[in-house]
Amino acid sequence: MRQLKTASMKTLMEMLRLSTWGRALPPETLARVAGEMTESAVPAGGDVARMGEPVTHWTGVIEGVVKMSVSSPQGKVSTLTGVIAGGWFGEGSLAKREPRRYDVIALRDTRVALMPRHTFERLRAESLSFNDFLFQLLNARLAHFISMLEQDRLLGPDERVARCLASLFNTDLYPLALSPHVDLQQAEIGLLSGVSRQRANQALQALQEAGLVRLERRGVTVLDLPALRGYSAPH
DNA sequence: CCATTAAACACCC
DNA sequence: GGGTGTTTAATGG
Repeated sequence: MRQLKTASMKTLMEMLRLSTWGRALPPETLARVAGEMTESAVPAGGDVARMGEPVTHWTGVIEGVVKMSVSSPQGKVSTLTGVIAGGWFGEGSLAKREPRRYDVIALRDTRVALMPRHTFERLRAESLSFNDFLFQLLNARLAHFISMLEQDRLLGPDERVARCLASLFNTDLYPLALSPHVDLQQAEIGLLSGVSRQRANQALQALQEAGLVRLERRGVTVLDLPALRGYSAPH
């Protein structure tokens, strides 16, 4: 993982200004925080973090997509969830001072923002709004995982893909999702939904047929988010 | 049986 | 060439 000095500060700063917690901080506090953070560029397929490593930073995705996965000793890989631009992760392991519980891998060329532990802990000690944000984030993540477990057990592939797409518009997890366009390949949507690429393609076509999304060369545009959230496949 | 998937295929920007 | 759509053979519930 290549470490960059805060040279491309502009985009990192942009991301902080757009983030829910960054907006709530006084400008001088945010400026100090930004000065303590670094940015890292990870090529597609590269590791952002590995399971078992000590957690030294809280991490935000500036650009790109990462997936969190675990693997069995036999080498089987299970994707837990993905994080798109605007999302933050690692606060749990950071707070618990435990090794990273999963692998974090870039699905494409990705840039992440890294907040050192001491900065994270200072914010927690000094800023009520930052703690409020973390509480919201943890709550949203818990709801997200419970929802995914439920979907995995109760829903078919078309519905899982629909819910997965809809979850990308969860503003607690991804405050940057302002446009209805999802910049993910069908293979990536498959990974995050837990279905194969061609099954994801089939599901997306069914959703397009139902008028909920429009398929594009690179990505999907959501036309009816509420309907996507509640989609149930005809059978 | 039926659905899913991995692999391989042909389009097409 | 990479992403998308489709077919085929194998697999498993």
